Amino acid sequence: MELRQLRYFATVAETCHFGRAAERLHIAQPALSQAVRQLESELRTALFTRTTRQVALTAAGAFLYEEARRILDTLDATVQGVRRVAEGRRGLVRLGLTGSATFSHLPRIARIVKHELPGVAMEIHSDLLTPEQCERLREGSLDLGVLRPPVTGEGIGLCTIDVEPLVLAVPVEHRLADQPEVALADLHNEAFVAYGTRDSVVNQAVLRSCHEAGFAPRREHEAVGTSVLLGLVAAGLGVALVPAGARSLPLHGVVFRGVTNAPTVELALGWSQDAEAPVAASLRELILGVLRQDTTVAPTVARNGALG
Amino acid sequence: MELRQLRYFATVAETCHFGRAAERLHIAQPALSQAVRQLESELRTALFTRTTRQVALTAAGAFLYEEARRILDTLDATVQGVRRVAEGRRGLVRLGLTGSATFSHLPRIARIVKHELPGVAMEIHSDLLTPEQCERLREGSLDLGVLRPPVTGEGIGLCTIDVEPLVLAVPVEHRLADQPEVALADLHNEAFVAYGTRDSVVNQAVLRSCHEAGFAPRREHEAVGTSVLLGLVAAGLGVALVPAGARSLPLHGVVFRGVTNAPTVELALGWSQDAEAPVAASLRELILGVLRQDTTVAPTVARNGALG
DNA sequence: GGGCATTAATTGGCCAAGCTTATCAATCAG
DNA sequence: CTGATTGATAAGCTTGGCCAATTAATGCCC
Repeated sequence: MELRQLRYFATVAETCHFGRAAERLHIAQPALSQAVRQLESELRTALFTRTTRQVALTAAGAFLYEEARRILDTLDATVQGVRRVAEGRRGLVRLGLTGSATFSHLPRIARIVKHELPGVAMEIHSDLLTPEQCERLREGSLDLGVLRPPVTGEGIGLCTIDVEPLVLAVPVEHRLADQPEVALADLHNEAFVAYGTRDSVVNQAVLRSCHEAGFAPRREHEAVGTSVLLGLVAAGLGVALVPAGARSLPLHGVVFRGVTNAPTVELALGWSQDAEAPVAASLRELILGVLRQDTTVAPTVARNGALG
Repeated sequence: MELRQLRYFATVAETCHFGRAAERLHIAQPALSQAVRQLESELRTALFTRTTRQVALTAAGAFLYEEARRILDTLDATVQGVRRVAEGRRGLVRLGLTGSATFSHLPRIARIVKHELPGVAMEIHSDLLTPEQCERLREGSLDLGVLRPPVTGEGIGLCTIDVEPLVLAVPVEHRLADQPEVALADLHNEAFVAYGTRDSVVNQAVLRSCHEAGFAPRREHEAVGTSVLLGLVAAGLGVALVPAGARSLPLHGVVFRGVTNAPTVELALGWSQDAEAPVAASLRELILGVLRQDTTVAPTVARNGALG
């Protein structure tokens, strides 16, 4: 069976008139009769009862018409869908996110998707550290990643989308909670709640900054994920230096205070340079159109984020 | 776009190998390459990324494959469905029923449909008198009718499926409820609950029988439909002569008693002799195979049911 | 690094499927 | 009974799809 036959049949079924159907199809009537007969012989079933004056669907014909209509409509929709997928206006984007960006940047990205790419679905993988995201971007199990430079190795495109100063998160009852701004040196005796992984770029920035301020932070507790970390701060277990974006997660019992001459950490959008899906490309361009920073990170070169 | 292209594409998508796909399709490889390229050019989209060593689906190709698979599967199912409809093993049968047959014969018919024609749906139109059913069989809004002969006019096929004696329905507290059998003459002083329409064949049989027994029944109440009629009997409003099939509807407060030399009414299956749908024909044959009576009614001849 | 094997694309020619024009047959209206 | 309408049939032509042979590109192996 061919779609040509199905289209012809459907048109005859709609008009119940071979002549007019042929006209509508821009073919001659004998060709139409022939095609329909051929279809009937393939199905070994009469689809129409016809006299020279009257054409009517049989039960089998009526059934086929229903289905044919659905198939033809599905086909049209499919063609549209393929075009949309090819243009990156439809599909699934698997987006990786470093911990704090889940609260500060994901909402913005989601809003972009909803308004600009309504046919696009997102699959969110949050709390992924930079090396994990790179690995998965390369192997193709992620399409885009919101991560903290630097990245190592080749094949990952990168573009800075935010430069965040670190801010101090302290329990609301803490002595520093009343100060408008805090100097790093004031923290040399504080108990720190820190990110629990050596791979954490933020953690490295914190250690370096404290070292430059003349002390080594006293790490009392560790947490995986910004929300857990802030939870421990809220519980009064210590203070923490976190990217300013963490302010997007206001937690009862935690106050944020600026840090004098605060070190900064970068946030970048990363993507696989080979085999980038069209949706990923179009979402990437939209995101960068809104969030791109002047400080552009060269794609394959590993660069550390600015540290103050 | 043609199904040929879709089938070819799907096979390539499944194998990711033009050579093997061509083999599976029993065509030469160049023809396959050509067909796929043609499809791609129609869609203005690459469906595969190909080198001489590697063939892989693009995002658009993956999307198309999903849809193509569904379309092709739907098509196969449709072909099967058309065959089934043509063979009368699938479809909708609109079945008309005279009042009492709804309880006595519909269950049997429904069981036949369920076991022998699982793909067939029924649309039940009950409580239709013979003239209505004939009218609707002719105009095509019914496929089959369980009705009481005679029918008038041509074009209606008819076959007797049951010959029922009339039985007496009396309220449980009625003086006749204790007798094993009742003579018609005993009813000459009784209040009758009767079918409320002149068209009712049962009603006519009742009137004729009473007349032959030497009295005219005293009609006190009228009802449309056997269930309503029996309800009135249960309420003690009178007695009724009903086809024996009504016993299939045991109603609290009503007892049925045999009538001496009971008049009988026929029940027949009727169908339109022109433009009978395949489902209707196959169900008709099944029904008649089980229920056909020796007393066959000639199709176009109006005959009265046996009256005892 | 060079030769070999593999595989998809290209080319050219052939054949069949499908379309058109012309004609026929059947049905219905007046 | 005659003419108009309409679907089926017949015959010729054209396009498109298929095959065989060849080419080009890629990856593997020694």
